[in-house]
Amino acid sequence: MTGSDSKAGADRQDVMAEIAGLVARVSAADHAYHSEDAPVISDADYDALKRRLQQLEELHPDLARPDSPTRRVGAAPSEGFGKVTHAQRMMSLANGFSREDVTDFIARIRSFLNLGADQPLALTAEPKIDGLSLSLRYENGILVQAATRGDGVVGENVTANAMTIADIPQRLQGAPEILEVRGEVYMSHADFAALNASGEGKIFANPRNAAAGSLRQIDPAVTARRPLRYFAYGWGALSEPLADTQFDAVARLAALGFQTNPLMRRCQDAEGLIVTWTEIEKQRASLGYDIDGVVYKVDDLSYQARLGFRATTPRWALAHKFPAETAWTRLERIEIQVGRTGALSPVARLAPVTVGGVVVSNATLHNEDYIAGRDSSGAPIREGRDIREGDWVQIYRAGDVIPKIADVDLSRRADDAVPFAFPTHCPECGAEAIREPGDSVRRCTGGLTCPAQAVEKLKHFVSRAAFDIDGLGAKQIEMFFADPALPIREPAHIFTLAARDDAGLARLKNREGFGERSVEKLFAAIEERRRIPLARLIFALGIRHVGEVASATLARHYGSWSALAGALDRAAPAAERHVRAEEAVAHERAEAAAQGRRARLKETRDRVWSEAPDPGDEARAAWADLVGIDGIGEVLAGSLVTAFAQEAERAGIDRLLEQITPLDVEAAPEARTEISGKTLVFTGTLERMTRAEAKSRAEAMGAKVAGSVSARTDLLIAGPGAGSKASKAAELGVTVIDEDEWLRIAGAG
DNA sequence: CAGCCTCGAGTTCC
DNA sequence: CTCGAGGCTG
Repeated sequence: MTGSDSKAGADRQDVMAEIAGLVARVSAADHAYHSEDAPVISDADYDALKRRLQQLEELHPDLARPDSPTRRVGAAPSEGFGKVTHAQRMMSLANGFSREDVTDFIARIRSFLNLGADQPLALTAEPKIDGLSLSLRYENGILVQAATRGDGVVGENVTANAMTIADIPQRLQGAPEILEVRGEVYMSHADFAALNASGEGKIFANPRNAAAGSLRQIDPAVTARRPLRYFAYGWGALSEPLADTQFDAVARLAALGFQTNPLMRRCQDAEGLIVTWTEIEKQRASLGYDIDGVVYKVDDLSYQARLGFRATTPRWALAHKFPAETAWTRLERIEIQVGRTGALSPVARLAPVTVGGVVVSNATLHNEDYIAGRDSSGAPIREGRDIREGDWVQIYRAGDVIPKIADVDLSRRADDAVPFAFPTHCPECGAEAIREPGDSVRRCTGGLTCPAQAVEKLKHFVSRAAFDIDGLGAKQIEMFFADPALPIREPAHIFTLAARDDAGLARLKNREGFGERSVEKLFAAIEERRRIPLARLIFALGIRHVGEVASATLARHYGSWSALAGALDRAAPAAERHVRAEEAVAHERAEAAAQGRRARLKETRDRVWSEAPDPGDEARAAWADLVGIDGIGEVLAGSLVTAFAQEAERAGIDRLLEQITPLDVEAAPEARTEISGKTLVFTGTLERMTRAEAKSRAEAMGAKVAGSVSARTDLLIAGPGAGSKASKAAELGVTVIDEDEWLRIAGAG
């Protein structure tokens, strides 16, 4: 035995020992993670161990052990890019399409800021580049991270790729310590044509897709060869302000070395914006890159700060879009889809046609009124022209995404074309499809016995904001739903799947698209979700009107599943009376409209109310507590309580609850500002701030703003001219402050 | 009771 | 992304 052989032998010993150790540690971590114990090591440590194990096994395949956890859970990597939580949310923009939208925008801002007619309001206008937004984070002048927008909160880390783009500086001179630059990655028309002609990679439909595809390359070397460009137009987190105005801040970005759009202008009013919009539109074809509108922003940054944000958009900006591109094609036929709530939605199947660089073959038709050429109030749309199978129709992509039908060419309509007969029965289950008075959609009455509704509800159950089970998406749900041997027909079945597949994976793993590893992975993902946050569970149930936000509100209010279910059960008798009254009112309203007389709503409600049996004090209290929650109204509450009281629905929920453990909501975090968690009321005239602004400010600081003073009010802000509210506050001993004091509090936040 | 704003539901294509 | 409906304010 030579020296080198013995050394190799010793190395093999070491590798074997290391592999054995890694297998043991990873297996233990897997077990702790998937059973109900707390994980024993961090995700990062786990990944490192597993990667090391994989590496060794690849280098020494003969030493790989049959019981290695890498065999069970699959090779896993290449999940794409890492996730990045934006230091400051990347918002989208409100859209405008008409001159009126622009004047409304200006008027809304003026009234929010309480500006007099003589006070100027400057705005910037710049082309809206049709690319993808990218946030660049610089720390002490060094580019440290580039992230895509994603959902606005969490994006993808594409730093290595961004570093290959020539327009993106990697070092900045004289920049703030922390600087997040926001801008758009795009590809010019010329570069796009050359890229497609070169035959490198696939053929892209349009420059935007080409830019997106190029930026999201796993290998930065590929991105480097793609001719990507970047315009900077804004910023996120900052350690110090860039300037006092939008215009100067963008100029500062240019001075730091960024490309900024040369067509940016400063305007003084709506008229100026529209003139700029018209000029930019004229140049659209000759710019050499795609734009889809003009973005307006309030110039004064202190105004921007006062205006703040709505749910997903800043109040101080508007994207004024150019008219959408359109194309004519033939409508082959109209099909009906059944949604999770039973809604029958008509979809147009089209002869494929290119609109705005994308081939479109389907378009939404909304509902039966839309096909007939009416909106929900009965007013004509498309001048009342209906849509028939075989018609020639004009397609556009609303907001550049959703294909819709703008118009119908009657001159090309076949003589034997007949108006579309909207089905009165569900095409999936045959149950009657009813349109409730006042409703615009027709709904299948089959409930959970309708396979389409059942499968759509299941898809909702596993969706992102609900149970979010890895490896169990819409496709898999369809497959399992139809499976005769191992079916998933209701949520509880998901959690009994592994137990039912007792032939040792025999049935599942041999199926197309399912290997042993993916089955193991799926079962592990399901196990992981047996413990589920209460809000997700409520949302997952798919009760009408109960979406993500309402679910979170309910979870916060009740804290635990037992508290919620108990309250809903107690409220049931009271809810019944409300639901019945609301039904009668909707019916009366529709009938009155049809007969052209005034609806007697109050009378109708009172009549049903007095005829219904008294639900009792306990039920009344539970109901009052439910509808007293901020954001929970009677319709939502009625839908919720009714769902829980329905036998079949409740039985399904109970079967699910045998399989899972809802996690209680933890107590809210410590208050951060002196008014967080408090209820405020404004009264009288505020002189330096409008009501809307004060409200938005208070809410941003964690307070709730109510309309009237009650025992639950913590603070009354009274301006001059305060009347009954101030006296009531005095009566109740509520603290009253004036506007100066309010400004101090608001300023402090 | 009208007029905001936000949420929920449904939809398409990459 | 859009539409319609729900919820809340003035």
